[in-house]
This record gives sequence, C-alpha cells and structure tokens, in this order.
Amino acid sequence: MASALSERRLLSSRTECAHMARYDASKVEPKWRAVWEDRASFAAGDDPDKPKYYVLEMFPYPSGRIHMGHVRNYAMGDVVARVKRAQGFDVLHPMGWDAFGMPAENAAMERKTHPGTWTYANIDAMRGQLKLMGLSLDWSREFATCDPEYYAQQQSMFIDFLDAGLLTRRNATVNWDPVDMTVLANEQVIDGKGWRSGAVVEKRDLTQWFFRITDVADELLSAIDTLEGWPEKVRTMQRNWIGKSEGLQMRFDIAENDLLPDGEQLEVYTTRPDTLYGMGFAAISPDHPLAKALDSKVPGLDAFRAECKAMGTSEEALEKAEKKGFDTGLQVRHPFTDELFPVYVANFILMDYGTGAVFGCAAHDQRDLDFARKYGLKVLPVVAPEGDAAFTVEAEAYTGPGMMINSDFLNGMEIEAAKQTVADRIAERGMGEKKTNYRLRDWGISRQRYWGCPIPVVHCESCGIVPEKKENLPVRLPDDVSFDKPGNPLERHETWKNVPCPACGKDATRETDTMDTFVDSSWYFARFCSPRAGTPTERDKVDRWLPVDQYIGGIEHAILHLLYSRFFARAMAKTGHLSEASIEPFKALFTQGMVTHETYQSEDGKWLSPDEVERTGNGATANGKPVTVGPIIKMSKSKRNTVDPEAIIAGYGADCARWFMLSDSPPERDVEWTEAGVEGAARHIQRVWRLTEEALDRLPAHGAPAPDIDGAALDLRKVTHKTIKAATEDIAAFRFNKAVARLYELTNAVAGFKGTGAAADWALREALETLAKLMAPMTPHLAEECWATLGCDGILADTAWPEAEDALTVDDLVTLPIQINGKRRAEIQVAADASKDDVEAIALAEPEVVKFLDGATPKKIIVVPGRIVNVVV
RNA sequence: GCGGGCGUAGUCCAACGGUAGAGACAGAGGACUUAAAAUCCUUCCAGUGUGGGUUCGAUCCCCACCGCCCGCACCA
Repeated sequence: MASALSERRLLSSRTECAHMARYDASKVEPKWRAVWEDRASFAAGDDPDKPKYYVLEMFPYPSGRIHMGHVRNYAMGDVVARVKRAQGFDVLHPMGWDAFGMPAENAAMERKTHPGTWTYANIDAMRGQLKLMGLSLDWSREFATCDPEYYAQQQSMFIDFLDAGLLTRRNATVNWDPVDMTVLANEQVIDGKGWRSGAVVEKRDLTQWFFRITDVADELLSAIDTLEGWPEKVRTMQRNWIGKSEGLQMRFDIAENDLLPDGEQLEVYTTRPDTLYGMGFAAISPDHPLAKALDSKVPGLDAFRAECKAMGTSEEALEKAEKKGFDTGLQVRHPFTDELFPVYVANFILMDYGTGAVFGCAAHDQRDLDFARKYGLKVLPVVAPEGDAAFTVEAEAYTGPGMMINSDFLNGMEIEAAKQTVADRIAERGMGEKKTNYRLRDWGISRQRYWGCPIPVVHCESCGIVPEKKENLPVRLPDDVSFDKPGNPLERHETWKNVPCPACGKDATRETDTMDTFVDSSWYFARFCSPRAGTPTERDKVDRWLPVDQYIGGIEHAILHLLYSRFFARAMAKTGHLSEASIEPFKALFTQGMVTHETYQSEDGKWLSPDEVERTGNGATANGKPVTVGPIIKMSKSKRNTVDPEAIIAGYGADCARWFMLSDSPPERDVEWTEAGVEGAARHIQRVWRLTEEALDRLPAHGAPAPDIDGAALDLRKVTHKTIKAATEDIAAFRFNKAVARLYELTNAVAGFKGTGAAADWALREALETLAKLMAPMTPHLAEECWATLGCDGILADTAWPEAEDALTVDDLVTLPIQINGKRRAEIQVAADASKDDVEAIALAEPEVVKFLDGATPKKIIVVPGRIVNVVV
C-alpha cells in the first residue's frame, strides 16, 4: 500500500499531473463534505449515554451573501463543536435564519418582488456558501423565522404570554415618516428626517404592544451575577442598560395659584432625598402633563416648549446644549420648612425617567447648579466634606461623601442615614414613598410593517382585544400584497384584515401590526431542540439541551438581543415552555471581534475595493494611478473594503480561510484581513500536506505497537504530547490564536525531525496523526485527507480527541536562570524535581555566581522551582 | 461626564509576578532551478506608551498621565 502510494507520488511529482503534487482544496474539500453529509456525521443524537453540549453561533440575517464576519463567527463555533464532539459529547450545533425584517421590504419595493421570494432566495444562496465552509452543522434542524411553522409557534406563545399577564398595550410616542407612512427606529431618523423618504419625521402617539420586561428588571439584573461564563464587559453593559436606581418618589404641594385648582401636587423622583434642605427650585419636563396643561395659560410657555422640541432628543446634541428653563410662576412648598420654590419647565428633564419632574439641589448636582446660577436661584450646601464646617460651593457641585449641614434635624448625619430619615419622615406624612427606578423600558414590539410575525389578535367592537384561536394559527401573512404604495400592505388588505371576531363572531378587524424581529431571535435557540414540533417546544428536548453551553456572536448584540432572550426564557418558563433551570438560556457567551481591512481611496476620493488595488511596498496603485491607503476598519460595503468569502474559498479553500480567521489575533479582538496573511495560511496547509505525504514511505502501519523510544524519537513524542496538552487547553479557553501557534510548532518539529530507525518512524506517525487530529477542528477537510492518506481507520470526524500522556509533557531537566539582585547572570541545568536546597547548592556553586559573590554571604536566596533562582547580595 | 478595554520587534501577537519571545506576516542572505514559482536553510531588528510605587524580581499588581478603541450618556 505504502509503496504503491509512494510510486504514484514520485510519478506525479515528475509529471505534475495525476496524484496531487500540491494539495488541491477545490478537489479535496467537496469530497469530504459529501462524506460527512452521507454519514450524517453531525446530526445531534439525543443520545442519553453521552453528556450533551449545545454550541450555537448567532444565526445570520439572510442578506444574500455571507461576509467575513460570518466566516470568523462560524469558524470559531465549529472549532468548539468539533472538539466537543471528539471529546465524546452529544453535540447540538444547528443553523437557521433570522429572516424577517425591513431589508426584505425595501428589496421588494426596489425590485418589484415579494419579500418572501427575496428572503428565501437569499437563504438558498447563503446556505450554499455556508456549506462550502465545511461546518459541522446539523442541517436537519434548519429553519427560518419567516417559516409559517416557526411564527405559528411564536404566535401561540404570544397568546400564552398575553394570558399570563406578560404583555400590555399602551400608547407610545414613535417616529412617524409621513411619506412612507411607517414608524422609524431612532437609527433611521437622520437630522430629523426619514432615511428613505427624506421627509421631516413626526412624533406620533400610537397604541402598541409591550412585553412587560420591566416587571422582571430586578431579576434580570441580579441574575447577571450568576452568568459566570459571560464576558465581564457584557455583564457590565447589561447592568448599565437596566440602570437600577433607588430613591424617593415624593409629592410637593403646589401653592395656591390662579392657573390650577387648589390642592394640586407635583410628584418628583430623587436619589438624593438627603439634600432636600438644599432645594432651590423644582423643574419639570417640557412634555410633563403639567407643562402641557399650562401651555396656553402662561404666556411664552408654548414657544419655549416648541423650542425644546425643535432641539431634538438625540444624545450628544443634548449633552452640549445649554441648560434652559422657563418659570411657570407656580410655586411648590417645602414639606419641612414651608418655604416656597419656583417651578420651572426645563429642557434637561426627561419625561420618560422617574416622574418627569425633579426638585433641584444646586449645591450637589452639577446640572442643577448650572441652572441655578443662570436663573439666580438659591444655592445652599447641605453636605460638607469631613471637617469643613464653612463649606461653600462655587462653580462645581459637591457630590462626594460628608456630613449634613444646614439641614435642621439631619445635621451631623452621614448621607445614607439622612436619606433614610427623610424617606421615613416623608412616608409618615403620606407625601411619598421609596421607589426603585430603572432605565430599562418595557419592550415595545409593534411594528407597522408587513414582513414580520403577525400579532395574533383581533379587535372587536363588542369584545375588545381577542386573541386568535390557537387552532387557527398561524395567522399567516397574505402573499397577495404589493409594495407600490407606501405604508403597511396589511392595512389595506381587506380580506385579510376583516375577519369575524373569534369570540362573538361579529365583524371585526385583525391587528395589522407585526412583531419586532427581536422577538423572533429571542427563542430560536429553544426551537432548535425540536424544530418541527407542533408546539413551541417539547419539554423533554429543551430540558435536555438547554441552556446553550456556548453561545458565540458579535458584541453588537451585547444588550438588546441577549437581554430580550433572557426575558423570553423567563416568560417561557412561566408559561410552561421551558423549565426553570433554563431561565438563563446562555450558560457561556463569547463575543468575537470584527474583521477589518485597509481602506483605499482614489485621487478623486472614491472608495476602491481591495481587488482593484495593487499594493506596492509602502504605497498602492489602481490601474497605475496612486491610491491613498486609509485606516484599517471593519469591513463594510460603504467603504468597499470587503473581501468576499466565496472568492477566498474558491481561491484558497475553506480550510485556509478558517485557519487564517483563527490565527494571530485573539478571537475577542479585531482581526485584520491581509492578503499576505491568507497566503501564509495557505502555505501552512500545503506544508502539513506535504510533510504527511513525504513521510508515508517510512511510516509503520496505523496502530502498530510502539517500539522502545528514546533519543530524537522521544523528543518528538514530547513535542507531540506537549502540543496535545497545550492546544487542548488553549482551545477550551478560546485562545485559538495560541492553539494555532502550537500547531505551527508541532509542524515545525515534524519538518525538522532528524530521527531515523523504527522508533523514529513510529514517533513520526504519532506526530502526524496527532497533527491531523488537532488541526481537524480548524481545517477539517485537510485533516480528513491527511488521516486517510496516513491509512488510518474510519474518518477523523468520528475519531476521539487525543489525550496527552502526562509523563511526556514534562521535562526531566530544566534550565534555570540565576539572577543576582534581579539581573540574570548565569543559568544552570537541574533535574525538574530537584529540591529547593539542591537547587540552591548548585546555584551557589556556579562559577559565575561565586565570582559575583566574591566571598560575601548572600542576604537571601529565592528559589522558585522550575522557574528561577534569585540571589540577593 | 461615567464605565470598560487596549498600548510588547516593521506588522499581528506570546510570555502562573520569574531567562522579554511561542507562533505568524513582512524583510535580508543563501541553497535548489536555464529561469521563475514552490520548497529548504540561515538571519537582522525591539526591551514592553510615560512617570512614580509595591516587590528579591514588574510586560503583568497599585497610582497618575498620554494615546487609541468600545459602551452608556442631561437617568434626577
């Protein structure tokens, strides 16, 4: 067998045809993919004898083509899946499509097609591309969220959630594009105009559905502590997003006036009740009901409110904007001193946080201080830093710790005690109570869109809101719709919209809003456990597979998607679709970095794509004209700095793309795609192949018993087993770049192996088989080809992960550096297990050390076994 | 403004508080070749952003500053 192969190899190298002189990925890769597919190698088994492992990468939006970000994401997930599988786990590694959303509708408008047609065509294209990557996916579980079978179950759960009180309906202000007749997300509003239509965006109050996520805000917050497998960064982001603050909600009496009936109160929220004696004014949001009520009664207020509105509500503009207020003429009475304070409408008060009203304490809040200085309002410090009785405030508010002053019964207290005391006193008087507030808002899911999951309710004049009967689900999207007119086609689809009431049978109308696409992606991980079930989940399946053991995706989903999924898992547990054990759906999370590339601009400022550009030393040209090389940024269509994965796979092979994606940069960091880097990866793949083939002649049979091993053969075995140990640990810890480096080391050791004889041949086979096994998670096609070439049993995808022999991972002799006063002066060779005393003795006998000591007695000798000896003189 | 991350050779990156260098890319020289490609061998280069501190010893821990990146952001 071996000789026949080698004969062919010799022949081929001479004739450069027939057998591979070079490794040809375009031939090898499809072959192994077909083998895996035929054998259903990657189907999850529901095998009760094996421990389960669920690895999931965030499923893609079917935009039409995969991009390098996908390649990186799925390459990483596949490494995890393949290693776990080889380690004996029953692995669930599924793939699907996050398929609803606006791009499909936009495409429908532009191309006069149906969003579904466009979406499914894209899915077909992208599935084909993904399959080229050779991922160990269980394709039998594939679904798209726009499949009626999927959204039927989502609608069913919507009804369960409705019954369980997890949903509510209320008015909310939205960005409304009057031309497109649709709601816009904040990101779609650019300079106050709709991104597509360019029309000035209006604020509109619409009745919308909300998931009551704020009801579990505290639970979502406290459970973050249990997410030990999540990056600290993401946990912090979620905590900040939920934004818990504890304070006092209290009511001020409004002094008698001509504008309002007597006895009106102003309710405010504060986290600093201790500063109540430092109050200088009260302020309300321009959108506060009181401001609205006074709008026409107080001259000039309408103009001020209009001015605030015109300023917009977008982040940074607000930050820089000047604090402005308008005195309403109203006054509120201090609950303890009866002092009266003016009530301002102020542009920096947010209506949707707290009560939309505050009391201002200028001395201890910078915004309040700026405001008070501008309008000549009272500034009275009530907290003094320790030992500063004559404390005053100038331009900077004091927010640090200290002792209460100027505060009657609070004087001398610490801040915390004062907070407590004020809260108690206010509560005693029935003027307020402690309240916890959250930055987190309820999750509004109504979208005035066609291409989404229909909200399965009917509006009946007699019965009100009536959920669709479950046996009638799904409420299907009608196919006969057109996008030639603006607005939601469901609104004008008379036969779809007008239906009898499910309760009373009278004429009624369907809800025409569809659900936010974040709903679709909030439970797909559970659906993968039984993707064809007639219920949203099957309890035995989700109980076995969930939680997801390893979730991998981009940091851009650190907040919304993950928070919504955490909420959904709780809601599903509450309605019986999941067990309580799965309310945290993702046990471990990994957020990978982006794929970046240089940018190129021609002389006239046009962006150029990498394949139009030729790099020349430090510069670059396109068609002979000079090109400006710009910053290295995330691949994006607008900057044209993308590289097409399919072209790379066609040119270099999937293994090469995968290997490169895992090399060099730590996976959580950005990686720069470079042509040189890819070529390096390709060279390595060729090298592994060549080393394998060239060794065939001398190798003993697969599984041959080991002869006595020593010398060079033993050294190689040590490298092999050290590599097994290190690479396995590196992969488990998501240090793929280091695992790759280990494999280069093993490859270099094989390439430089000089051993001869039976022991050497045996060790060489072990090294090559191990190299194939260890590379398999990253370059699976190459690894299978090497495995087969080496004449091994079965296929590598079914072969167990190698185990390191501990005895071979440690050296007998170690080289220890000797430091004298922290500087390296000599080194010694000692037995790895030498005692501290022995090492010390050897070190002190070392000529260099003797010379340095020059007869003196060392003050101290530090021996770190296996590491270093430091002699302090 | 608040919170977090990063800063090591020309580049990407490694180094339980212990010899600054594992690996890759790029560069240089050489071998093989009619030549090129491919391959192989050899090899130059830095002392860890800056300044302090802790320590026998700091790339690593602490403090301050500089630079870059990310998240949140008038949240009462």
